[in-house]
Amino acid sequence: MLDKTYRPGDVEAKHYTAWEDSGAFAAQVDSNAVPYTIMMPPANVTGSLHVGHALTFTIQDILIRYHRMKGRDALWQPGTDHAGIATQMVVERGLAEEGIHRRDLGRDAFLEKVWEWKAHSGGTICRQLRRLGASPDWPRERFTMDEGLSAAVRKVFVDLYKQKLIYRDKRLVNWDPKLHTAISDLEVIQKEINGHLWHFRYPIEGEADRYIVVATTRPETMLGDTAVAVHPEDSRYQDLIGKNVVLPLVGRKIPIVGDDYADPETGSGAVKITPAHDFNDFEVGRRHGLEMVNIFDENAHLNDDVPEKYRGLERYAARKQVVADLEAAGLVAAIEDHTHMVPHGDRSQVAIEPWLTDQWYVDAETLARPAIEAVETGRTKFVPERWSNTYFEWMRNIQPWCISRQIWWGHQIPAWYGPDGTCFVEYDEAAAQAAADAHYGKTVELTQDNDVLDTWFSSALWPFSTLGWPEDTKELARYYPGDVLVTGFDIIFFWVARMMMMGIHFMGEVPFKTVYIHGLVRDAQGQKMSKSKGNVMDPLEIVDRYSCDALRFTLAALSIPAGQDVKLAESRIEGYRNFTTKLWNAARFCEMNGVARDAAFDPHGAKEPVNRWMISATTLLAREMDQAFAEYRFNDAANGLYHFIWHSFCDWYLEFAKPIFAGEAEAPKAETRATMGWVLGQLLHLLAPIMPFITEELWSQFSLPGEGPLLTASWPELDDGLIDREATEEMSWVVDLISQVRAVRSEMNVPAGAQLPLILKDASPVVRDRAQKHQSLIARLARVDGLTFDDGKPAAGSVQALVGETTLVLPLAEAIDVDKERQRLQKELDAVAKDKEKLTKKLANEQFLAKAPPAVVEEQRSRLGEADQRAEKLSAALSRLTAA
RNA sequence: GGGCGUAUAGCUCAGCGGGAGAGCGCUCGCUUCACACGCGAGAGGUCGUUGGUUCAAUCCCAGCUACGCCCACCA
Repeated sequence: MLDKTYRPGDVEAKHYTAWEDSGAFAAQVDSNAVPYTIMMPPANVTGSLHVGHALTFTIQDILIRYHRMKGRDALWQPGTDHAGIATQMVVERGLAEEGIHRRDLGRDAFLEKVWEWKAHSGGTICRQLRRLGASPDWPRERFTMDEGLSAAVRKVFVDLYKQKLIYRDKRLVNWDPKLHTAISDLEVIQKEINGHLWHFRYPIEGEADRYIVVATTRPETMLGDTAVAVHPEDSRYQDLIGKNVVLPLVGRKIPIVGDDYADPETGSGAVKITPAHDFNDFEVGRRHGLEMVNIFDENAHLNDDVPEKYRGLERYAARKQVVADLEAAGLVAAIEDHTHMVPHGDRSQVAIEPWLTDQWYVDAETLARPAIEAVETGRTKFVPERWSNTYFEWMRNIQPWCISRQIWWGHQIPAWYGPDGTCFVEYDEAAAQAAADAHYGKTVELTQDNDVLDTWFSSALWPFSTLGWPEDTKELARYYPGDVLVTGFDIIFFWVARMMMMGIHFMGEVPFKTVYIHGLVRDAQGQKMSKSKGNVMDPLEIVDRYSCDALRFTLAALSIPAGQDVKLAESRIEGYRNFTTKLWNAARFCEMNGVARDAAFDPHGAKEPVNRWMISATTLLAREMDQAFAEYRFNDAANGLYHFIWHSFCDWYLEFAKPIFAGEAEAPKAETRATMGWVLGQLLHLLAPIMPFITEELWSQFSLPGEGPLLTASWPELDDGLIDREATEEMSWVVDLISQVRAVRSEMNVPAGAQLPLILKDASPVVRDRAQKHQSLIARLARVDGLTFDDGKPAAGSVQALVGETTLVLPLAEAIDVDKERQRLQKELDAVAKDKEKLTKKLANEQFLAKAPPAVVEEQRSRLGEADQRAEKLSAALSRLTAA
């Protein structure tokens, strides 16, 4: 017996445990089934579940559950990412509370702390994922710093190094002065800052009272200037090119060079050049062989290469001092307010400093070439397609990828240095030692590179490292490449592009055939959710309040194929919670009326139109689901199910069944019960990928012995023989009739309980037959007692309406408001007349007749015919009304 | 500076070269024996703007306006 109300909390826990314990989430490596693979984006170990995760994992779980039911060997590979900087920051913060700095512990002891932290607080997200109903192959869970995955990282590094696709270089990097590490271009975010533009006068050497004016947003960097650039053809400065200026405050003589970089239109046309602290200036410096004066230490404090009074100053303090000193010297020409973009570290949120250091780089340009080609040729497709443009744009302009980080938590770079600095890049220390010994001809002491790799380096290998690469495993052969990667657009560059590069390079094939890009989840007003705005919705709270199924269904219903952002409104979730209740009660209705699934029931053999109609509609719904899932149209799938279950199944079919079950109708109860059981069973299957819990619970009540859980059930494959146009047309007519009667009753304020007689005028034999056959259904649903046929003039006080070619006449017991009735009919007539006019005009247009497809012309003709008929009948009804 | 997206009912959004849709909200009526998280009936839109293509445009194309996002080294 089903409880009166659905209790999602108990049900969710019960079924999830049963599913997981049964091992049914597991991929079947040895089966004959065609594999279906989704690589779960490894969540940060530091993370906890937010609604963005809920969206992406729900979509993946829907796809996995659907394909599992379709008979595919589904592998959903779960895992977590070590999230280098993020995790290190979390642990450092914890240590700071105890007054400890990681330096105090030393590298090994610190890393031990991180592993300890990971053991007890890491991976929260995987536990939370279970509350979402996610069904990945948990025993295959991987971590990017597992032994196996670390081995993959070392092999990739060594191979790329030997192929000269990884190299070490000294160049400007984005230096984070707070975290004391280099970061990649992608980890830099631009922030608009209200600052100033300072115009300084630099004295020309040997020419008293002659100056060149340069402007800067960063006065402190002038201490590192090693040139002033002007455009080579700038007429104002022709005589100055080749001369020197005396750098104020420093006294260094620096050249004035001609370089295209200087834009004559901007400012004075002259620009100061600080090659060690600006990416553009670095290039100018290279072109002119300029000196690089590095003026900062790792904290972005001034170092000893600046005049003594500035040494040790923090960069913004130095800025003030430099400006003050230049002002005192009368060298400030102007100060303007100036808004500009300043690069910041995405983790530390401090302004990054271009800084000259040795770092490791991946030759991304070379790796990108085949990855671009793979998308161009369609071996990997983006859905929606437009995201491939974003991918191309970035990949075609890709810069060397800085992969070394000056932190401790991560994969330490497999490079060892000999006493003279010779670098040995090898798979492990023993190999490096052997190489070094051979190189030096004796045993030497090696020191490993201190740096670790960018977290995304290991994530890039995820599609094959998790399957056992570089070992030649069965999994690798079977599940690579994956079918679809599901993710948000925000990590196309960070992750998708890099998986493409690494996958193609090391596996010889793309890592996934489709990339489905969904939107970001925002609040109901479209605002980004953030703690500071206080508009964050916790998915687990939603699950507690509305049920997991309601959340999943909402996310599916909001996932439109165009991949727009998802605005999550609580009212929507509430509505879909109501939907689960509706389904629950429908199932209770079935149970109360002796509806059961019957293994012997063959839907092809159903006789009653009402049953054949529902079987047909269910078949069409199943087709619709297949199409929706194939095209990643989750909203269509959700809306189709919602509308069918609520409106077709509950509003009409269950209502039609009431008189049948009550014995008022001729239709056999047995066939209707069996059909209803069959339909309910199909619906539970179709709904299961999106709403796994309530469907499993209901299935446990309606499944037959030996059928097993819905989780592993087979997806409905319904043949064309079940589609029944005749029954559909017949029942649609009955539905229309009932709707018309209800509308008239409502508009004429007929008391809800009152029974009315119904007369059909001008009914064809077919219509008469239908009306008689379904009399009891009409009686019950439209509250009609007594159906007669009479083509004569309706009695006074009758109300009329149209259903197809037939006029309904409802004699009302009390005197009707004739004016009101006239208005009602006139309104309808006006609408029809308007329609008629449009169609007539169209059909009178020779161009239309000549050029439009015949089918369209025919359709318009038949519509005009119908409109004519309706207009005629309505006019007749109106004149009868006036006459009476 | 480049690129992308969006503009349809009060709100949130689907849709589509030939008859304007959903959910929520709103109005009216219902203790109808599965469900008030419900049932029934309604009201409500010149589909942002201007032009073009077409027999036909809410839909395709171009411009404009507004909003949002991404990328970018301009002093």
